[in-house]
Amino acid sequence: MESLRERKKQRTREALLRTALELFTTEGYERTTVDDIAEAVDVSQRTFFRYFAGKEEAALALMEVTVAHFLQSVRERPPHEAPMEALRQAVLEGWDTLNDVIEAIAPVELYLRMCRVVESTPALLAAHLRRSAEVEETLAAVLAEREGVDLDTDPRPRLAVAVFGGVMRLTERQWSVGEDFSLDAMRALTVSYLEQVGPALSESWRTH
Amino acid sequence: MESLRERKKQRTREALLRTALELFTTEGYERTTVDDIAEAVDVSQRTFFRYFAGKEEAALALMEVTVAHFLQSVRERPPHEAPMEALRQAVLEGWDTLNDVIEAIAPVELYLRMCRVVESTPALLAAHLRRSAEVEETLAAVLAEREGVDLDTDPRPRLAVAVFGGVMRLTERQWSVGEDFSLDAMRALTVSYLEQVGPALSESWRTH
DNA sequence: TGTCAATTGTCAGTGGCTGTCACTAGCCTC
DNA sequence: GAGGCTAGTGACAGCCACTGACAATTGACA
Repeated sequence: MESLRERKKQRTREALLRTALELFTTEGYERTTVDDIAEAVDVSQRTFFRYFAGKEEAALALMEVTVAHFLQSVRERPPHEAPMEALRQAVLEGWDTLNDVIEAIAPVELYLRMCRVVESTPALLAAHLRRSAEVEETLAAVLAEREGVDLDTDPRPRLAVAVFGGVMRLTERQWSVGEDFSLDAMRALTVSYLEQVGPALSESWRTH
Repeated sequence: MESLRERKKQRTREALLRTALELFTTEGYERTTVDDIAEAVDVSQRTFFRYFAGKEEAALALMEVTVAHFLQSVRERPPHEAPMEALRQAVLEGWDTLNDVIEAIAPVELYLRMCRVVESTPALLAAHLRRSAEVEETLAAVLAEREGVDLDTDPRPRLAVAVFGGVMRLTERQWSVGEDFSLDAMRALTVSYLEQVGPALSESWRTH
């Protein structure tokens, strides 16, 4: 059983996050000041920074949840799957179960809108890409362990993850600029792109 | 022939850039304030911001030159080369001729040191990755044109570039954390990684 | 030389973020 | 249930990146 203190803290954090996301998606990230958020929640600006390391962290909080969810999916993949297949299955399975995970925090619709904001806000996109790079490193370690190879001497884990990450980021981006913001559309794009990686690297694209 | 004004402006910009890079590499990016740079060059802080959109822009100025150099190399590749081969040749050729391009602005050694700073400074790394994403978009357009395919309907250009970009960023990173900071080492890594992409994506890595 | 325009300095202000310190409110013990 | 302890908070001061506005300076050019 949680203490009153814990619950209060939790409520403050949720209020801050929800308000922040709401403002970011309606007013825009840059046009929303931390003071705006704090004022709307009726706490001091200082308190905001006690819950979030910065404005960015609040904006990317939902992405962080999906990342954790995806990483978990990868770790749970049966060890007999080949590396790329495990990653592929993990994302696909991830999209299936993501709905519930997100909904526990905020409406999925808010998540989708926030994705677009991230993609269209330079500062947020930069932070997101940096975070993605960190995730790739983690992922490489997971693959290395799965396959029993040494991360320091064998470049294949990092290579596979770099390729995979590149394709996934392209997927994210294309999805966010498209018109269908459903998770289904995301899954369709994922499958389509992953299937086309091989052909795209082939000798020539010209259909002479 | 350039006017006195032009030359003065050029000199101011060079002084600001050189001083900034020097301070970034010796004192660290975050510990160097814009005021420090401006004071060292003996101009007002405001003037710094008239030459650079921000602290980051100064820090990434050399990277920007190499990016432009690389893009140029790609555009000059003979049209009969397959997409990935053109990219590959462009980087390799790029490393060969990069020395002269950089040296015209700052000592190559400063460039190398700055690369490490970028890789180890979160804010700079984020900005660098964002810029890389932009470059990939440009590159995709170049490839689409070369191959005569439509960027909007054919995902292959962006896919190829995403994969290539992923591998190149991995190369950059591994090079910057390694101990051999020569351009030769960079080229060797490039070749090695590009060669291993195929195998890394293969079914299994286990040498059962 | 005097006028025009580009470049710069100065100043004031905004916004993200941090350190400090006093205060309040939940918690725990006696 | 009174008192002490401590986590959480607000208030304030301050740093730094960055911007707008305006005045001062300096090269360009008639």
